[in-house]
Amino acid sequence: MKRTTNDRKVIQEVLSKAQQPLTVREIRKSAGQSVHLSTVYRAITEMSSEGSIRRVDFGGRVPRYEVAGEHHHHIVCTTCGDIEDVHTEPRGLEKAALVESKKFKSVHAHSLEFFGVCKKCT
Amino acid sequence: MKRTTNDRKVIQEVLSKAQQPLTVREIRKSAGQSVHLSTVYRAITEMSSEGSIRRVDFGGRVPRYEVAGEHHHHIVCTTCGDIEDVHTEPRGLEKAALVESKKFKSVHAHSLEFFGVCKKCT
DNA sequence: AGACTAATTGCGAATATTTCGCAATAATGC
DNA sequence: GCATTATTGCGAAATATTCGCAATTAGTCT
Repeated sequence: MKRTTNDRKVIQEVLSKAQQPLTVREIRKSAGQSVHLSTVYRAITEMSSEGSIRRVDFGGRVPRYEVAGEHHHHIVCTTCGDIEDVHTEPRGLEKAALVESKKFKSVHAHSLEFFGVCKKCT
Repeated sequence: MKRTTNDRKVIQEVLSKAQQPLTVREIRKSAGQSVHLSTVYRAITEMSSEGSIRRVDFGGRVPRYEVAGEHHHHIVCTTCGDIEDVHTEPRGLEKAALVESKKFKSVHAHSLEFFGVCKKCT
């Protein structure tokens, strides 16, 4: 059965306290060197498939992860990389896509990310 | 000055004829072994920065590229990976995000991808 | 056409990211 | 405490991407 190990607690804690989605390397760094990189990879793989965390892609070379709380999106500063959550949710978004589609019979998820310049980056 | 080489013509052609965004490996495969992988990487890097092609992320491990024609989104089948373009465009999307944001002063782009099940995958 | 210049390519090595196998460790049930 | 077995550490693949440099070649000028 699934076990509550110290490493996983630490990793979950790191993700919970994070102000924005983290890369595997960042998670490992925050968790401390005592947590092996492989352990982080295995942990996020499990947590992802069990749904407790979500993977986010911003077009960077590496994916980021965040605790899967309320559904939301992000705005990423293309200058400094800072990230802010946004909850803007166009009504009927997925339905509209499905109506237009000719090849799909269902749409069950979507990802929406914005790119802009934050106030700190003049 | 920028040169029109054979390799680049081939790569552009491959992307133009593609029915869906391709990975670097797929581009290379279609272009033929005579085109070195480094050349593909360099070509897509240039084309991306000059804006003739766009990078697309579907949550897979590798990014995909498509010719940067009319702005649009995609629906990806989570079962077979098939991809269809969709042009659904919620009105005032970026503006809405900016209004809600506290940290950003401008939003100049967004990515929107849908995930579902296509009709072929019962 | 021939020569020249600089952009581009091929190649191999260097990085970086992620996955895997396996022995050692440790969490849970009794 | 003991047994069972999930989990971890570790190093070795596998995969993806970048880089330096010498060789090639497109574009320009004569």
